[in-house]
Amino acid sequence: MTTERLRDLIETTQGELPPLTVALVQDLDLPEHLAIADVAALTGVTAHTLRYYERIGLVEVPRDAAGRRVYDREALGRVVFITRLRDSDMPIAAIARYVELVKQGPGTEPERLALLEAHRADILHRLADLQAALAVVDYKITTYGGACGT
Amino acid sequence: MTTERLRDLIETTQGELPPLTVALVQDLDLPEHLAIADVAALTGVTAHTLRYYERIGLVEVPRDAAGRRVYDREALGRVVFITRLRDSDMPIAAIARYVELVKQGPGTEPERLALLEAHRADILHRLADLQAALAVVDYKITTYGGACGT
DNA sequence: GTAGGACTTCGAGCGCACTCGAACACAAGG
DNA sequence: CCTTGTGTTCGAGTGCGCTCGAAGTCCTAC
Repeated sequence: MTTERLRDLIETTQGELPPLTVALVQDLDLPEHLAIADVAALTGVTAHTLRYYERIGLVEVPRDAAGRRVYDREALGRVVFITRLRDSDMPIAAIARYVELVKQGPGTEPERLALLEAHRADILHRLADLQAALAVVDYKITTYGGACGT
Repeated sequence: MTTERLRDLIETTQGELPPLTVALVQDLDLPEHLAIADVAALTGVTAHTLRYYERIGLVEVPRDAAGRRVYDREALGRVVFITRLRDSDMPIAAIARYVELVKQGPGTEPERLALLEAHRADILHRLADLQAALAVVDYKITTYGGACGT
């Protein structure tokens, strides 16, 4: 049963799962076939949300004879990729667009690149916002409980 | 009319308004009394949203004889403070809690500080997420249009 | 053979943060 | 005086990203 091997894997790498990277997924000697619960445990994305992602076309997941989802390496990689983008607030619609372009195959690279670069700009903007907010919060913390309108 | 002076001010500082800081608001020789449209123009927050913020208790705004909102320096500073926190994704509920504590006056400093430090931790977490996403996006951009599951 | 648990689909519901529209009030300029 | 513009309140609507529950299927262990 794949779940057991996974449990072990999660135990041994305990606490270290959040920084699960796309590359890591490739290297890690994970079982080739994962049940939805395993993917949920690995990625921190709920099974409900994983089904939702599939429903809206972000990822295609093969099934076994009984119709159950079987996540292979590719599907898992895709899920991790999606969560990284979501962590940076990339809208679902943009991710869907990107995935759509990949599905269309070659020739769509320019638009993919444009999408990524637009998102890269967004990320840089968000980083600046966060730095600014951090400065404000730090200032408040050092002046300790001052009025909030200053 | 205050709006005219403001228009000038916005014109002269054109393009430079987004980085409007809390401190800047103090220094800038802004009119002491601003109409809601002026605050909207200065902060980039819509009048609708400004009214919403007041409705839910994030900011108190004095009125003129006719019942119109008159933003003084304090109210403006508060709005800017709020937008900084919102830019860093601090939930409205947390901001409301903080504002509530300030309104309650002295003795609430410890909880205010705790709130700020919790939010500071959130910001650092978000920064890390963004850096991770940036790495993924940059990798994709350099490898230019590769599959999205890798 | 039967109880339990993990899975399936489907559609509806939720929480957040706005966002909007309707209907009305008032102030200043021509 | 009348129009135009800017404001007011109120309550309802929107969009996003999940999140949940119901009802059913299927494998596994006892």
